[in-house]
Amino acid sequence: MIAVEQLVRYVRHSATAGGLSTAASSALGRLGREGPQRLTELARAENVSQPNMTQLVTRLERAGLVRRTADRTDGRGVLVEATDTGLEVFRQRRAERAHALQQLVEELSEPEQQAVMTALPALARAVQDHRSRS
Amino acid sequence: MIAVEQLVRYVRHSATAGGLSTAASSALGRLGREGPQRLTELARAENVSQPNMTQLVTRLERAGLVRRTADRTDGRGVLVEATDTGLEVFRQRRAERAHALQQLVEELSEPEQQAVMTALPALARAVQDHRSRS
DNA sequence: CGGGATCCATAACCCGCTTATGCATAAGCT
DNA sequence: AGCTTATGCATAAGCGGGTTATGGATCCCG
Repeated sequence: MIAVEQLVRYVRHSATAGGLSTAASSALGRLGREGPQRLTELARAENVSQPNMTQLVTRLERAGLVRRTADRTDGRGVLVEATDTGLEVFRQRRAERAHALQQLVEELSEPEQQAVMTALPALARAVQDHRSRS
Repeated sequence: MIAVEQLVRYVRHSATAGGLSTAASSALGRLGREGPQRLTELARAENVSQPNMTQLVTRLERAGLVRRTADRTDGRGVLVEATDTGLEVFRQRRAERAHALQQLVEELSEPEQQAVMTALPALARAVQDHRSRS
């Protein structure tokens, strides 16, 4: 199980390198897939606290990847929206990440590769289920 | 590949919960397996900067999990050693972590479980190789 | 209209990580 | 011995990710 620790740190590290952290990338990806969202909604979806999301959005905004707009229907609300640059950067980052992971996987034997292809999505699904239940 | 992001964040989160971060747990584990080590050596082994390791050790020391001792053979050196408490906490943490992962895995189908058992160690090995080559 | 609920921002804090410095000891060369 | 260089560690400053506690707006509803 020590293996997991190393894996996590490796992925995190290689993710940070590209200029977009895992948290930022994840949030940006969601905005890309699902369109503009309320800040609180985003925080809940990404499973982080609201203040944390406020900070993350502030950083992303400073970097020009995201935009805050007022919610016409609710004076309190803030809609967060990915900019074109943001989406572009996200796509690029995702490609880089996929490439890094592919390089890693290529060093494995054929059956091991097969196992990874099965295991990762399965684990991701389990995480998803686990979270929605708690 | 978005799956990986979620997985990483999930593991990191559940790891932090137990009071021992991944970095701390990893370092403590190494000290347990390999005995007292030089601070710089530890930093290299854990693949982080020396100042980072200094800080990490300071925190672990404050928590009573680790001890700094002078290196008799080198006046500059500092040996870092896990305390009994440290080892105990580490073992406990590892058990908890294993349990959490097991719970996750139990929700998968039999072949998926098999795939995870193959994939994780393989990936960890690939990370190891990758790192030692660069 | 008034009071509770909701949305967001701010403040203050910890951990993980970095680079840039500085200080002390070690080692090597003359 | 003495001077220089290399090594080992600590400190400082700064960023990102994360938290709880708090406060100000706005909404909604009785």
